[in-house]
Amino acid sequence: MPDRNPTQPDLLPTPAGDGRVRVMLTLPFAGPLDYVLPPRLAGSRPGDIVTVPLGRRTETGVIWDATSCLPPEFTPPPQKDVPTSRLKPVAARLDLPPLPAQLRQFVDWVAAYTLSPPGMVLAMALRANALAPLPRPATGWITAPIPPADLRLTPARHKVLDTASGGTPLTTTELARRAGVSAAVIKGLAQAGALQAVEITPPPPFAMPDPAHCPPVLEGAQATVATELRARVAEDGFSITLLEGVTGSGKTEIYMEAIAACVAAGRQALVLLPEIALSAQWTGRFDRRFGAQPALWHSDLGARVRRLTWRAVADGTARVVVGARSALFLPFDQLGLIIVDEEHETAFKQEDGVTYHARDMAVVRARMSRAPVVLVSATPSLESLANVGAGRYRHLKLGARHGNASMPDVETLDMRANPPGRGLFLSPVLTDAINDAVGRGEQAMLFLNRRGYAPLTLCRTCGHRMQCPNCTAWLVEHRARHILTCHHCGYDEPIPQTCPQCADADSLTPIGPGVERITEEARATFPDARILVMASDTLSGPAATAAAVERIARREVDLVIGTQIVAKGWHFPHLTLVGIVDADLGLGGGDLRASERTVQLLHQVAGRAGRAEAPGRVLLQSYVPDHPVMQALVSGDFASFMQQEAEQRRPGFWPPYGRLAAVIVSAEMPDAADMTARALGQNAPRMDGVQVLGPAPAPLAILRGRHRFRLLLRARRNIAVQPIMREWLSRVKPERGARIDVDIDPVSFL
DNA sequence: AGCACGCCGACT
DNA sequence: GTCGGCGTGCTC
Repeated sequence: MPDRNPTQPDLLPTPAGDGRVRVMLTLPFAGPLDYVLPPRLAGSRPGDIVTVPLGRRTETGVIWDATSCLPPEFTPPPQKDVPTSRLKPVAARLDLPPLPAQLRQFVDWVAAYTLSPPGMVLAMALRANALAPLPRPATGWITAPIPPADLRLTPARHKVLDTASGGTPLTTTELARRAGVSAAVIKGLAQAGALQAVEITPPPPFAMPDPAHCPPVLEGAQATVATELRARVAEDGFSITLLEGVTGSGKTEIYMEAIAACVAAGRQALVLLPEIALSAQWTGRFDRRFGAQPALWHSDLGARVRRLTWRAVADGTARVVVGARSALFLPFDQLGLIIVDEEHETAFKQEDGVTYHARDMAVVRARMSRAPVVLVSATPSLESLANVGAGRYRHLKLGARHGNASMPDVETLDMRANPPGRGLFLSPVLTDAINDAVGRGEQAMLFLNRRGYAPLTLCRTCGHRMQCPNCTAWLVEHRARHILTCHHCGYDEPIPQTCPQCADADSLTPIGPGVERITEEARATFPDARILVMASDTLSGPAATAAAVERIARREVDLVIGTQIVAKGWHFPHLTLVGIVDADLGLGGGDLRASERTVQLLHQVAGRAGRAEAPGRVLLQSYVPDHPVMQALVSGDFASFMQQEAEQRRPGFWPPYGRLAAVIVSAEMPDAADMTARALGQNAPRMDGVQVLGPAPAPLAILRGRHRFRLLLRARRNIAVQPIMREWLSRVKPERGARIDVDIDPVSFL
């Protein structure tokens, strides 16, 4: 047997004496391809980033480990060997830091767990033109120390020399802009010797955090929890902790103490946030605590920052990285702590490409790095609570809100007893409450998790519903943009004047509310209120979102109307009233986690109210006020609610007491999808503790023009689903044009 | 993922 | 008679 010691794969010698190496390419192959190392590249080791010939092109890849460290049931079947004589040589080694062994192991693990080609997982680690050489530093201009004696001074030249005399070098464009002249003037001055070229090395977008910069004063439970977390970091080994604390209990401040301990110990910390929109407020808090900006990582970073950050993570100069789920694949070499904030958020589940759950993979990454991981939430997922119950996770709890602030008072508003006016969606009880709050100079918020004006457009004459031509979904009216659009595929069309089916004029009627329609109603009901809408399509990015939050904090707004973007951890000090327009919205659809998710989302929204001294009030508009979800929100007793949820899932071995793998079959031709799905059904594994449900048409039966069927494999928790899935899928050949996608641990059942 | 090879329709 | 459609299969 080859050496399988996973702790020091970097120290393994280059495999075999024949110079064979395995190279993982960022392509959807089953595994690495074999190459030979030419003598001039002798000494190349696993992790080195190389280019290799493939067919008639050149591809970039990573020298992979000779042996896998994965448990046997995860290891994909071995590939047939290509004889050494037929191998092509590695073309070149790139001048980049090698991919750490921990990251290679992590890539292998994620690929095996998600049943994805490892090269596609590697692609996430190399994504980012992170590999392109760093751009040359820009050239800037300063005034020459000895100005030429014979310089002809024109007014334009004078302005340029004045502007450039500041000491900090400016680029040609910047200097021309500030001096109000064209670039030609600068070129002339440079030629005359009056300006001197210097290299501008832009400062890195992050700095060394100082753990002693501004430590908070912590008392009671906060101090105890911080001490616990610091102890986990000091252990210098793998551990999992669930940090549960109500909104406003100071979770962020407290886990920043763990980050401080990690940085002080000379190791790197990674903080995962479900959404980058949150990062602006987060980095502000970080800056106040550590006197420095953390490194940011998310999908719309600029190319330069991206390259700088990737390298800084690899060489250890980036000590703290805050990012979206893709930050898990950064080349950390001294990872000492991972924080997953808002761990219950489904945004951590990546649904396209490689489908993985960043919260779960963070736990795996931490184990491989022998580092502690801390999962943080006010409303932990049932999975995490079950892991606490089973003794797999430690549990730290923060009960009270920080300072004098108390938890908001949550009430249901029975819409059957207090119906809104005809064509309206806000109950008089709610509008009165808003008037009162705004009248007192406080802020109110309306929450509705639905963008646009109306989710359905119906013909009053013939009953025709406006549908997406590519998806089994209604078109959502966006009145401001004068369109009907599909939220699944992006299709849009102008709002028709006549019904496309019966040609009746002016018969199309919007049914149901979206935030736009609620805004219209609010403008009519509260004509004097200053209203701000927060939805992903009204806020163009993190900067716009931060600006909106800032306006709210400065009391430039009386009424905030928003979709789930307002549910994030924003701090709104003057907000005292939250109205949930449709508390029942998330409960339909027969989704396994519908209740859990609704409680988490609505609690999060409710947590926006009453954070400062003024007490908060939350009104839940509901037609089912006795529903356990509403009762849990009113009582605030989530532990009991989650306990009940757990008991419902336990007998059927539903997660977290069992494992799920979804199989989605899709094809443009309905028959191809149907036949492939049926073949999968006929070949379904038959064994103890494993059950296959389906095939059935997917709830989204057509998506982007593809017909879809679903199957669901459910297994007891002690059964690894990957080998079963691998075997199952290998026995079914998809029909022409059909595709089979696998989603391990699905969260969405569409 | 590319990029070739390969086997059937409308053109110079 | 060829140019070219994209279906299938391979890349160490």
